[in-house]
Amino acid sequence: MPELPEVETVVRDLRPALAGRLVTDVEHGDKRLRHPWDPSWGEQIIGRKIATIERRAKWIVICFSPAAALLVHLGMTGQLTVQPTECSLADHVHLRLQLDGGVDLRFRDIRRFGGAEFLGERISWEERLLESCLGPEPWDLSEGIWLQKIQNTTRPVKSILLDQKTISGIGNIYADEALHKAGIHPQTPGKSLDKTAGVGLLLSARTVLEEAIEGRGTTLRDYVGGSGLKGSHQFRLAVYGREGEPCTSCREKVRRIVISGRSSHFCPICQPIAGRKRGGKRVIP
DNA sequence: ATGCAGTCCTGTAAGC
DNA sequence: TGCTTACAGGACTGCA
Repeated sequence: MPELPEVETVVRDLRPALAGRLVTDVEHGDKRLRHPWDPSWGEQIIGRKIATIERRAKWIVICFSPAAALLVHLGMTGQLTVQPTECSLADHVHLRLQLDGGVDLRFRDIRRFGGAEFLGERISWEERLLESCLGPEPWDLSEGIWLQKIQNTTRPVKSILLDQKTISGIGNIYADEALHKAGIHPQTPGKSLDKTAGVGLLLSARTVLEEAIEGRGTTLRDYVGGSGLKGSHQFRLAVYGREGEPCTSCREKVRRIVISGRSSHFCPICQPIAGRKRGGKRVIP
């Protein structure tokens, strides 16, 4: 399930493979994705060159010349890869951009939670994402504004981390990992976090995402980078998907509960319920 | 205004 | 063996 680190890996892989290439043909399947595909978009994309590939939170932005952009969201199972044009199409490929040089950019998405939206000259991709109220990424969110946001609500802190309007780029895996690193129970109400805990959580989120980017993201099932390679960060997860296994810090069994319909993994020793603070985590080599 | 539950979707795995 | 059921969750909608 691609979150910010996985999307960043895809974008880093795609850049050298796509920059400067001319789009010679566009094909779209008939299955409905997150955004319905306007039949006129293909014709509008053909003849443009790919200028740059950007990333904003979990969105991939393919910027064309002359100016226009294709916004892509990978959803749960989306894959955006570059392949030789002659390669046979896999199942669930919904969008195919044929490029000069004999390569394709293909969007494949089994569960179809992802999708692509073409933006012409009318609106820039920055404006489009601003319009959808996408919040800042953890590095661009000031400690002051973050504290103000979390201390103003009783929502469980896990839900706040997943709220893309408040802080963007974090999904279920890295929310659990950030809370574990910060030693905060996922059900803690936002307003119960003091300044130290709140700032600690923001810093933990940044660190967890940075480490995952270094590991080319987390591959649990479907995720692959832009070159088709899997990530490696799944081997470094402390709590996510490890229910019943020992905590990497204290060996207590990792628990799983459901918060706003999402699995939440945590260590009951390292992440006590709000109010009770511990010292540093016990680290067992 | 806020926060929660329901919805979409399909492959996988567990249970009978 | 073959069927049914539960589960995974990002982002959106609708309701309380």
